Formats: sequence, C-alpha cells, structure tokens
Amino acid sequence: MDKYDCLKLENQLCFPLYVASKEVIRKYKPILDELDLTYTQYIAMMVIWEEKKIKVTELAKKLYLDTGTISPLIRKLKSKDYIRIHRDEEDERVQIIEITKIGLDLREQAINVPKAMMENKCINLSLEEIKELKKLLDKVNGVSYE
Amino acid sequence: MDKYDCLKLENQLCFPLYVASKEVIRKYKPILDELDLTYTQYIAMMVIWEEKKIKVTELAKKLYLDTGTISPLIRKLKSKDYIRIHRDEEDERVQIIEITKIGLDLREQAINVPKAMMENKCINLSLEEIKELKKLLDKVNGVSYE
DNA sequence: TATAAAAATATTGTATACAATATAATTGTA
DNA sequence: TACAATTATATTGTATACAATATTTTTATA
Repeated sequence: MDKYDCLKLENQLCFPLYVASKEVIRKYKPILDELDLTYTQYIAMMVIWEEKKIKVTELAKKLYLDTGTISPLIRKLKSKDYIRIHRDEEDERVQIIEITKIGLDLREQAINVPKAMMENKCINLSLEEIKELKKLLDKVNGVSYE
Repeated sequence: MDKYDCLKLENQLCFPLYVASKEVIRKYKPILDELDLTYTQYIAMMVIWEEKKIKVTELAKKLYLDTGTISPLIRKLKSKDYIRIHRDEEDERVQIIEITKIGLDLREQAINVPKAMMENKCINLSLEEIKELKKLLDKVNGVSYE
C-alpha cells in the first residue's frame, strides 16, 4: 500500500475497458472480413441500414466520430458502392448518404454476423452479465433509457 | 420485432464498449497533455514505473499490443528520455527497457492523473458500479483473480 | 552438427482516431 | 443588408492499431 498504487495498471478501470474494446473488435475481424467490412465500416452500415438515408453529421453524431474520421470512412463505403452521396438541395453544405441496392444486399449477409459472434462464444459472459455490462457502459456514455 | 433487430446499433454490446473506451481516453487527454504523454504512452509508463526494467515482449503482452504498435511506442518514449533501451547480453534478440531518472521524476507528477480524473468526475459511476464494471470487463478479458 | 522451427523485433500497408485549421454555405444580428 | 457567428465538411498532422512479411538470433531435432 504505497502512494504509487493509483498508478498500477491493475487498479485502473480505463485499461480493461480499452483492452475489452480492442479484443472484441479483433474477434469481429474474421467474420467481417467475409463481408469486406472493417469494424468501423460495419457500425456505420448498421446506422445506414436502419435509416436508409442520413446526413453525414447525423451519422457522425450517432457513431461518436470526428469529421476527420467520418470523411474517409464514407469515401470508402462509397467506393465499395454500398452508399450513394449527394448534396442536400436545401442546404448545399449538407451531404446526404443513401443506401444502394448492393448495400441492402449486404444487410442480408450481415444478419449472420451477430449470430457468428454468439456461436463462436466471442464474449465469455452470460446473457445476464451482458445486460448488466451494457447498462453500466450506457451509463458511462450518458445514454439513458426512457 | 423483425429479423434486422440484431443489426441495430442499440442492441449491440460492442458499440457502447467501443464508445466508452474512446470517450474515457478522450477525457484523459487534457490531463495527460500536461505530462506530454498520450494515453498509450501513459499505460506503457505505468508498467515501466512498476517494473523498472522489462523486456519489450513482456511489455507488449501486458498491454495487449502488437509488435507493430510497440516498436514506434518505445522509440517515442526513448526519444523523450523516459526510458533507456539495451540488448540482453544473454539473448541478442531481446531488448530490455529501463526507466531513467527523468522517467522516474515523471511518476511523481503522474500521481495527480488518477486524482484529476476523479475530481473532474470523468466517469459518471458510483464506486460500487465502477467495481462491478471492472469485474465484468476483466471477465471479458479473461483476467481472473486468485 | 547442419537445418528446420521458434522467438523477438522491425517494417510496410491499411485503417482508424482526433485535434487543429481551413473553406464554403447559411443564419443571426446590428 | 453587410457582416459576424455558426454549421457542415475537408484536410493536415500525429499517433495508434493490427495483419502480413522479413530478418536475426536461438533452440530443437534429425
């Protein structure tokens, strides 16, 4: 018990958080490789599949991503023809993302991703623990349920 | 309730995990800026402060980092004179990291980092919740207590 | 004891991330 | 209605990350 205890890796919350995030994303990789998607591209597509049409700013906000990350990300998704991009006629600053036919087809394949993660037991927690973990993380993120 | 529910962002565990990790690291930034350390450099220094002397491979293992990440990381810490690096005489492949005087001095300043994170209420959880969250994350990471 | 396998690093390539800065379009206001 | 403030994006710079590949040294084995 000395004054340096607060600097021990094992006493941090941030570190297991950082490790868990990276390790879970790493487990997605072989599964997402089959869809030619990275993890970041996958969560972006999740939003786009849901919304069909969304402004770049809204997408960035939902994903908690910076403009410097979003710009090349949507360029990439566009180059894969999963999305189309056009300017808003009402406001020329705004870019609107729209899902393409190919993007929608990808969704059908993507349904197997969560299934595969489950089956490979990629997260070693019970359903109860997963729920509890998600609740705590949402609280950290300031996400509230109504 | 349709077949696409499993692809909704709000139904994922990975996403709040990914967001929480990034957001917590982002909150460290202004505090670590004063020590001229990035988050990754900070957790590396935590290990080195504790061990005083450690092989690169061991450090990489403790931090769950790839050789492609560790190599430039230790180069950076060396350029800041926080560490010294020399080859193991027993095994010429091995690099040994050692803390310097400057590196040890930094530790005294770093003691204020966890304090500052607390005081700024950077993580909006009770002590009880933090403990529970850490326990769940450690389980995800396959870390066990004895 | 050659030689294959393993271990420790380094390097290259691709993809994030975010801060800071810049630019163009829009909106608010004196 | 000029002009400042705001908004939406893009770009640049720095730092991660990890997979794949290469190199050097050590160890294991035929």
